[in-house]
Amino acid sequence: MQATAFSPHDHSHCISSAIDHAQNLCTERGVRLTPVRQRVLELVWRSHQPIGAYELLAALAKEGFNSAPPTVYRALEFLGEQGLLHKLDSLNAYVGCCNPDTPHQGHFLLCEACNKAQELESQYINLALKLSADQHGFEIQRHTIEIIGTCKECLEKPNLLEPTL
Amino acid sequence: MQATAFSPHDHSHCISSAIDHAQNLCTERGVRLTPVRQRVLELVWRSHQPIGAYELLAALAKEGFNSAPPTVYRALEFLGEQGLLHKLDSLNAYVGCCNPDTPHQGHFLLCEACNKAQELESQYINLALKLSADQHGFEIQRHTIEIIGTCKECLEKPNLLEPTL
DNA sequence: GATGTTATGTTATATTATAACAACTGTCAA
DNA sequence: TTGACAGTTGTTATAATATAACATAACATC
Repeated sequence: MQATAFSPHDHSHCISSAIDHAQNLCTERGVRLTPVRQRVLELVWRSHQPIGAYELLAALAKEGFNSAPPTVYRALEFLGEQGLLHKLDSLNAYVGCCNPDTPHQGHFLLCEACNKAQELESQYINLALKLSADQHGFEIQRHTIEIIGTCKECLEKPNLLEPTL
Repeated sequence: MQATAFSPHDHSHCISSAIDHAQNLCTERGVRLTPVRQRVLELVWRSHQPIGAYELLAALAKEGFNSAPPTVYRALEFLGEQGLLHKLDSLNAYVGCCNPDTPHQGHFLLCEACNKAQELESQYINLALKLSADQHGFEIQRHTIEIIGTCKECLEKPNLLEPTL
Protein backbone atom coordinates (compact mmCIF):
# COMPACT_ATOMS: atom_id res chain seq x y z
CA MET A 1 0.00 0.00 0.00
CA GLN A 2 1.08 3.56 -0.63
CA ALA A 3 2.30 5.87 2.12
CA THR A 4 -0.38 7.60 4.15
CA ALA A 5 -0.54 10.13 6.93
CA PHE A 6 -0.73 7.18 9.31
CA SER A 7 2.38 5.30 8.21
CA PRO A 8 5.93 6.37 9.03
CA HIS A 9 7.47 8.63 6.40
CA ASP A 10 9.81 11.55 5.92
CA HIS A 11 7.40 14.26 6.91
CA SER A 12 9.75 17.14 6.12
CA HIS A 13 9.25 16.12 2.53
CA CYS A 14 5.47 16.54 2.91
CA ILE A 15 5.98 20.06 4.21
CA SER A 16 8.46 21.27 1.64
CA SER A 17 6.54 19.68 -1.19
CA ALA A 18 3.30 21.27 -0.02
CA ILE A 19 4.89 24.71 0.22
CA ASP A 20 6.61 24.43 -3.15
CA HIS A 21 3.38 23.30 -4.67
CA ALA A 22 1.49 26.17 -3.07
CA GLN A 23 4.01 28.75 -4.24
CA ASN A 24 3.83 27.54 -7.83
CA LEU A 25 0.09 27.34 -7.77
CA CYS A 26 -0.33 30.86 -6.36
CA THR A 27 2.09 32.26 -8.92
CA GLU A 28 0.19 30.57 -11.74
CA ARG A 29 -3.08 31.91 -10.44
CA GLY A 30 -1.78 35.41 -9.83
CA VAL A 31 -2.65 35.36 -6.13
CA ARG A 32 -0.29 36.22 -3.29
CA LEU A 33 1.06 33.67 -0.85
CA THR A 34 1.97 36.34 1.70
CA PRO A 35 4.22 35.60 4.69
CA VAL A 36 1.38 35.02 7.11
CA ARG A 37 -0.48 32.83 4.62
CA GLN A 38 2.59 30.75 3.91
CA ARG A 39 3.37 30.45 7.61
CA VAL A 40 -0.16 29.28 8.37
CA LEU A 41 0.14 26.71 5.62
CA GLU A 42 3.46 25.52 7.05
CA LEU A 43 1.93 25.26 10.51
CA VAL A 44 -1.01 23.30 9.17
CA TRP A 45 1.45 20.96 7.52
CA ARG A 46 3.59 20.66 10.65
CA SER A 47 1.92 17.32 11.16
CA HIS A 48 -0.86 15.22 9.76
CA GLN A 49 -2.91 16.02 12.82
CA PRO A 50 -5.57 18.60 11.99
CA ILE A 51 -4.93 21.85 13.84
CA GLY A 52 -7.42 24.34 15.27
CA ALA A 53 -7.56 28.03 14.43
CA TYR A 54 -6.59 29.15 17.91
CA GLU A 55 -3.69 26.77 18.07
CA LEU A 56 -2.44 28.31 14.85
CA LEU A 57 -2.98 31.72 16.35
CA ALA A 58 -0.86 30.84 19.39
CA ALA A 59 1.92 29.56 17.15
CA LEU A 60 1.86 32.74 15.08
CA ALA A 61 1.93 34.85 18.22
CA LYS A 62 5.07 33.07 19.43
CA GLU A 63 6.75 33.95 16.19
CA GLY A 64 5.92 37.62 16.36
CA PHE A 65 3.14 37.60 13.82
CA ASN A 66 0.04 39.58 14.43
CA SER A 67 -2.17 37.49 16.64
CA ALA A 68 -5.78 38.41 16.47
CA PRO A 69 -8.35 35.89 15.28
CA PRO A 70 -9.07 37.60 11.95
CA THR A 71 -5.46 37.14 10.93
CA VAL A 72 -5.63 33.39 11.07
CA TYR A 73 -9.19 33.08 9.83
CA ARG A 74 -8.33 35.22 6.81
CA ALA A 75 -5.33 33.07 6.04
CA LEU A 76 -7.43 29.93 6.44
CA GLU A 77 -10.10 31.38 4.19
CA PHE A 78 -7.55 32.19 1.50
CA LEU A 79 -5.88 28.80 1.72
CA GLY A 80 -9.24 27.09 1.65
CA GLU A 81 -10.32 29.03 -1.44
CA GLN A 82 -7.10 28.04 -3.14
CA GLY A 83 -7.72 24.41 -2.26
CA LEU A 84 -4.55 24.25 -0.17
CA LEU A 85 -6.29 22.97 2.93
CA HIS A 86 -9.55 21.48 4.12
CA LYS A 87 -11.62 22.13 7.18
CA LEU A 88 -12.79 19.07 9.11
CA ASP A 89 -16.24 19.94 10.41
CA SER A 90 -16.34 17.20 12.98
CA LEU A 91 -13.19 18.57 14.62
CA ASN A 92 -13.32 22.29 13.83
CA ALA A 93 -9.76 21.86 12.62
CA TYR A 94 -7.77 22.26 9.46
CA VAL A 95 -5.53 19.94 7.50
CA GLY A 96 -3.34 20.41 4.44
CA CYS A 97 -4.49 19.17 1.06
CA CYS A 98 -2.08 17.02 -0.92
CA ASN A 99 -3.82 17.61 -4.21
CA PRO A 100 -4.70 21.30 -4.49
CA ASP A 101 -4.67 21.46 -8.28
CA THR A 102 -8.23 20.38 -8.81
CA PRO A 103 -11.11 21.64 -6.67
CA HIS A 104 -12.64 18.94 -4.49
CA GLN A 105 -13.86 18.38 -0.96
CA GLY A 106 -12.26 15.08 -0.31
CA HIS A 107 -13.07 12.26 2.06
CA PHE A 108 -11.21 11.82 5.30
CA LEU A 109 -10.13 9.03 7.59
CA LEU A 110 -9.69 10.43 11.11
CA CYS A 111 -7.89 8.26 13.64
CA GLU A 112 -8.95 8.89 17.22
CA ALA A 113 -5.89 7.14 18.60
CA CYS A 114 -3.17 9.16 16.83
CA ASN A 115 -5.39 12.08 15.79
CA LYS A 116 -4.07 12.04 12.26
CA ALA A 117 -6.17 12.66 9.16
CA GLN A 118 -5.75 10.98 5.81
CA GLU A 119 -7.51 12.40 2.80
CA LEU A 120 -8.99 9.94 0.32
CA GLU A 121 -10.39 10.45 -3.11
CA SER A 122 -12.52 7.35 -3.35
CA GLN A 123 -14.43 6.81 -6.54
CA TYR A 124 -16.53 4.29 -4.64
CA ILE A 125 -17.65 7.00 -2.27
CA ASN A 126 -18.18 9.55 -5.01
CA LEU A 127 -20.30 7.10 -6.93
CA ALA A 128 -22.31 6.10 -3.87
CA LEU A 129 -22.99 9.73 -3.00
CA LYS A 130 -24.03 10.44 -6.57
CA LEU A 131 -26.34 7.42 -6.67
CA SER A 132 -27.98 8.31 -3.37
CA ALA A 133 -28.47 11.92 -4.38
CA ASP A 134 -29.82 10.96 -7.79
CA GLN A 135 -32.38 8.65 -6.19
CA HIS A 136 -33.82 11.72 -4.50
CA GLY A 137 -33.39 14.09 -7.43
CA PHE A 138 -30.89 15.98 -5.29
CA GLU A 139 -28.15 18.07 -6.87
CA ILE A 140 -24.86 17.90 -4.97
CA GLN A 141 -22.87 21.11 -4.48
CA ARG A 142 -20.39 19.89 -1.93
CA HIS A 143 -20.08 17.47 0.96
CA THR A 144 -18.57 16.68 4.31
CA ILE A 145 -17.35 13.09 4.50
CA GLU A 146 -15.43 12.19 7.65
CA ILE A 147 -14.83 8.60 8.68
CA ILE A 148 -13.79 8.39 12.31
CA GLY A 149 -12.14 5.38 13.86
CA THR A 150 -8.76 3.75 14.30
CA CYS A 151 -6.02 3.54 11.71
CA LYS A 152 -4.08 0.41 10.79
CA GLU A 153 -0.93 1.51 12.61
CA CYS A 154 -2.80 2.19 15.85
CA LEU A 155 -4.75 -1.07 15.57
CA GLU A 156 -1.43 -2.88 15.45
CA LYS A 157 -0.52 -1.51 18.88
CA PRO A 158 -3.23 -3.34 20.84
CA ASN A 159 -1.66 -2.56 24.18
CA LEU A 160 -2.54 1.09 23.67
CA LEU A 161 -6.16 0.31 22.94
CA GLU A 162 -6.72 -2.31 25.60
CA PRO A 163 -4.45 -1.44 28.47
CA THR A 164 -3.72 -4.31 30.84
CA LEU A 165 -5.48 -4.08 34.18
CA MET B 1 -40.71 7.87 -4.56
CA GLN B 2 -41.45 7.85 -0.87
CA ALA B 3 -42.16 10.99 1.14
CA THR B 4 -39.13 12.91 2.33
CA ALA B 5 -38.43 15.99 4.40
CA PHE B 6 -38.34 17.92 1.14
CA SER B 7 -41.73 16.92 -0.24
CA PRO B 8 -45.05 18.24 1.06
CA HIS B 9 -46.56 16.11 3.79
CA ASP B 10 -48.58 16.25 6.98
CA HIS B 11 -45.81 17.32 9.27
CA SER B 12 -47.89 17.18 12.45
CA HIS B 13 -47.83 13.44 11.91
CA CYS B 14 -44.00 13.48 11.88
CA ILE B 15 -44.00 15.29 15.22
CA SER B 16 -46.56 13.16 17.03
CA SER B 17 -45.09 9.97 15.67
CA ALA B 18 -41.59 10.98 16.75
CA ILE B 19 -42.76 11.86 20.26
CA ASP B 20 -44.80 8.66 20.63
CA HIS B 21 -41.88 6.66 19.41
CA ALA B 22 -39.53 8.42 21.81
CA GLN B 23 -41.83 7.87 24.77
CA ASN B 24 -42.13 4.16 24.08
CA LEU B 25 -38.45 3.79 23.49
CA CYS B 26 -37.51 5.59 26.70
CA THR B 27 -39.97 3.50 28.70
CA GLU B 28 -38.55 0.28 27.24
CA ARG B 29 -35.02 1.41 28.05
CA GLY B 30 -35.86 2.62 31.55
CA VAL B 31 -34.67 6.16 30.89
CA ARG B 32 -36.64 9.32 31.54
CA LEU B 33 -38.04 11.54 28.84
CA THR B 34 -38.43 14.48 31.21
CA PRO B 35 -40.46 17.57 30.27
CA VAL B 36 -37.48 19.58 29.08
CA ARG B 37 -36.12 16.65 27.10
CA GLN B 38 -39.45 16.01 25.46
CA ARG B 39 -39.94 19.70 24.72
CA VAL B 40 -36.49 19.93 23.10
CA LEU B 41 -37.33 16.92 20.98
CA GLU B 42 -40.62 18.52 19.93
CA LEU B 43 -38.83 21.74 19.05
CA VAL B 44 -36.26 19.85 17.01
CA TRP B 45 -39.11 18.19 15.19
CA ARG B 46 -40.98 21.45 14.66
CA SER B 47 -39.66 21.35 11.13
CA HIS B 48 -37.27 19.39 8.98
CA GLN B 49 -34.86 22.30 9.13
CA PRO B 50 -32.04 21.54 11.54
CA ILE B 51 -32.13 23.85 14.55
CA GLY B 52 -29.26 25.34 16.54
CA ALA B 53 -28.78 24.96 20.29
CA TYR B 54 -29.27 28.65 20.98
CA GLU B 55 -32.41 28.80 18.91
CA LEU B 56 -33.76 25.95 21.03
CA LEU B 57 -32.70 27.81 24.11
CA ALA B 58 -34.62 30.92 23.04
CA ALA B 59 -37.72 28.84 22.36
CA LEU B 60 -37.47 27.19 25.78
CA ALA B 61 -37.03 30.58 27.43
CA LYS B 62 -40.24 31.90 25.83
CA GLU B 63 -42.11 28.96 27.31
CA GLY B 64 -40.83 29.51 30.82
CA PHE B 65 -38.32 26.71 30.86
CA ASN B 66 -34.96 27.25 32.41
CA SER B 67 -32.83 28.91 29.81
CA ALA B 68 -29.15 28.51 30.41
CA PRO B 69 -26.99 26.73 27.84
CA PRO B 70 -26.38 23.61 29.92
CA THR B 71 -30.13 22.93 29.97
CA VAL B 72 -30.38 22.56 26.24
CA TYR B 73 -26.99 20.91 25.76
CA ARG B 74 -27.87 18.31 28.36
CA ALA B 75 -31.15 17.59 26.66
CA LEU B 76 -29.41 17.36 23.30
CA GLU B 77 -26.81 15.03 24.77
CA PHE B 78 -29.49 12.76 26.21
CA LEU B 79 -31.51 12.71 22.99
CA GLY B 80 -28.39 12.06 20.98
CA GLU B 81 -27.37 9.17 23.23
CA GLN B 82 -30.83 7.68 22.82
CA GLY B 83 -30.55 8.01 19.05
CA LEU B 84 -33.51 10.40 18.92
CA LEU B 85 -31.66 13.10 17.05
CA HIS B 86 -28.50 13.73 15.09
CA LYS B 87 -26.09 16.63 15.08
CA LEU B 88 -25.11 18.00 11.70
CA ASP B 89 -21.47 19.03 12.02
CA SER B 90 -21.43 21.20 8.94
CA LEU B 91 -24.25 23.32 10.37
CA ASN B 92 -23.79 23.03 14.13
CA ALA B 93 -27.44 22.15 14.23
CA TYR B 94 -29.67 19.29 15.27
CA VAL B 95 -32.33 17.28 13.50
CA GLY B 96 -34.72 14.57 14.60
CA CYS B 97 -34.02 10.95 13.74
CA CYS B 98 -36.84 8.96 12.12
CA ASN B 99 -35.35 5.62 13.02
CA PRO B 100 -34.09 5.73 16.60
CA ASP B 101 -34.46 2.01 17.30
CA THR B 102 -31.11 0.97 15.94
CA PRO B 103 -27.93 2.94 16.62
CA HIS B 104 -26.52 4.57 13.49
CA GLN B 105 -25.06 7.86 12.34
CA GLY B 106 -26.96 8.21 9.12
CA HIS B 107 -26.24 10.12 5.95
CA PHE B 108 -27.82 13.46 5.23
CA LEU B 109 -28.98 15.46 2.27
CA LEU B 110 -28.94 19.17 3.20
CA CYS B 111 -30.72 21.56 0.88
CA GLU B 112 -29.27 25.06 0.89
CA ALA B 113 -32.38 26.51 -0.73
CA CYS B 114 -35.01 25.35 1.78
CA ASN B 115 -32.58 24.45 4.60
CA LYS B 116 -34.22 21.11 5.19
CA ALA B 117 -32.37 17.92 6.01
CA GLN B 118 -33.26 14.43 4.87
CA GLU B 119 -31.65 11.46 6.51
CA LEU B 120 -30.69 8.54 4.31
CA GLU B 121 -29.56 5.08 5.13
CA SER B 122 -27.82 4.22 1.92
CA GLN B 123 -26.27 0.80 1.66
CA TYR B 124 -24.29 2.13 -1.31
CA ILE B 125 -22.67 4.70 0.94
CA ASN B 126 -22.15 2.26 3.79
CA LEU B 127 -20.48 -0.18 1.44
CA ALA B 128 -18.31 2.49 -0.17
CA LEU B 129 -17.18 3.75 3.24
CA LYS B 130 -16.39 0.21 4.33
CA LEU B 131 -14.43 -0.55 1.16
CA SER B 132 -12.42 2.64 1.43
CA ALA B 133 -11.66 2.08 5.07
CA ASP B 134 -10.74 -1.57 4.48
CA GLN B 135 -8.30 -0.57 1.75
CA HIS B 136 -6.38 1.33 4.42
CA GLY B 137 -6.85 -1.20 7.20
CA PHE B 138 -8.92 1.44 8.98
CA GLU B 139 -11.56 0.46 11.52
CA ILE B 140 -14.66 2.67 11.40
CA GLN B 141 -16.24 3.79 14.67
CA ARG B 142 -18.58 6.43 13.32
CA HIS B 143 -18.86 8.96 10.58
CA THR B 144 -20.11 12.34 9.46
CA ILE B 145 -21.68 12.18 6.02
CA GLU B 146 -23.39 15.37 4.87
CA ILE B 147 -24.28 15.98 1.24
CA ILE B 148 -24.99 19.64 0.63
CA GLY B 149 -26.82 20.95 -2.41
CA THR B 150 -30.31 21.53 -3.73
CA CYS B 151 -33.29 19.24 -3.31
CA LYS B 152 -35.63 18.12 -6.08
CA GLU B 153 -38.46 20.39 -4.96
CA CYS B 154 -36.24 23.48 -4.91
CA LEU B 155 -34.70 22.58 -8.27
CA GLU B 156 -38.20 22.57 -9.71
CA LYS B 157 -38.61 26.23 -8.76
CA PRO B 158 -35.94 27.61 -11.12
CA ASN B 159 -37.06 31.20 -10.65
CA LEU B 160 -35.84 31.07 -7.08
CA LEU B 161 -32.44 29.83 -8.11
CA GLU B 162 -31.89 31.99 -11.14
CA PRO B 163 -33.74 35.23 -10.51
CA THR B 164 -34.56 37.21 -13.62
CA LEU B 165 -32.43 40.27 -14.15
C1' DG C 1 -37.14 8.88 56.08
C1' DA C 2 -32.15 7.93 55.03
C1' DT C 3 -29.48 7.05 51.17
C1' DG C 4 -27.75 6.87 46.55
C1' DT C 5 -28.61 8.15 41.86
C1' DT C 6 -30.22 10.99 38.36
C1' DA C 7 -31.61 15.37 36.80
C1' DT C 8 -31.71 20.29 36.98
C1' DG C 9 -30.24 25.09 38.41
C1' DT C 10 -26.72 28.49 38.36
C1' DT C 11 -22.60 30.99 37.49
C1' DA C 12 -18.81 31.39 35.00
C1' DT C 13 -15.90 30.57 31.29
C1' DA C 14 -13.92 28.15 27.22
C1' DT C 15 -13.87 27.65 22.30
C1' DT C 16 -14.76 28.91 17.63
C1' DA C 17 -15.75 32.51 14.37
C1' DT C 18 -17.12 37.06 12.32
C1' DA C 19 -18.31 42.23 11.86
C1' DA C 20 -16.77 46.67 11.12
C1' DC C 21 -13.70 50.04 10.16
C1' DA C 22 -8.96 51.96 9.84
C1' DA C 23 -4.43 51.70 7.91
C1' DC C 24 -1.06 50.00 4.93
C1' DT C 25 0.98 47.95 0.46
C1' DG C 26 1.52 46.94 -4.19
C1' DT C 27 0.33 47.97 -9.00
C1' DC C 28 -0.29 50.50 -12.81
C1' DA C 29 -1.86 54.02 -15.56
C1' DA C 30 -2.24 59.09 -16.21
C1' DT D 1 5.59 60.42 -9.26
C1' DT D 2 1.58 60.58 -7.87
C1' DG D 3 -2.95 59.39 -7.36
C1' DA D 4 -6.34 55.99 -7.59
C1' DC D 5 -7.68 51.43 -6.90
C1' DA D 6 -7.58 46.64 -5.29
C1' DG D 7 -6.01 43.77 -2.11
C1' DT D 8 -4.15 42.87 2.37
C1' DT D 9 -3.43 43.52 7.18
C1' DG D 10 -4.26 45.78 11.85
C1' DT D 11 -7.40 46.55 15.52
C1' DT D 12 -11.31 46.44 18.48
C1' DA D 13 -15.28 44.46 19.57
C1' DT D 14 -18.62 40.99 19.63
C1' DA D 15 -21.26 36.90 17.97
C1' DA D 16 -22.05 32.05 18.12
C1' DT D 17 -21.26 27.57 19.96
C1' DA D 18 -20.18 24.68 23.88
C1' DT D 19 -18.51 23.08 28.53
C1' DA D 20 -16.72 23.16 33.57
C1' DA D 21 -17.80 23.19 38.18
C1' DC D 22 -20.49 23.07 41.91
C1' DA D 23 -25.07 23.53 44.30
C1' DT D 24 -29.78 21.95 44.70
C1' DA D 25 -33.77 19.23 43.73
C1' DA D 26 -36.39 15.08 42.40
C1' DC D 27 -36.84 10.29 42.23
C1' DA D 28 -36.18 5.47 43.59
C1' DT D 29 -35.84 2.01 46.87
C1' DC D 30 -34.71 -0.03 50.74
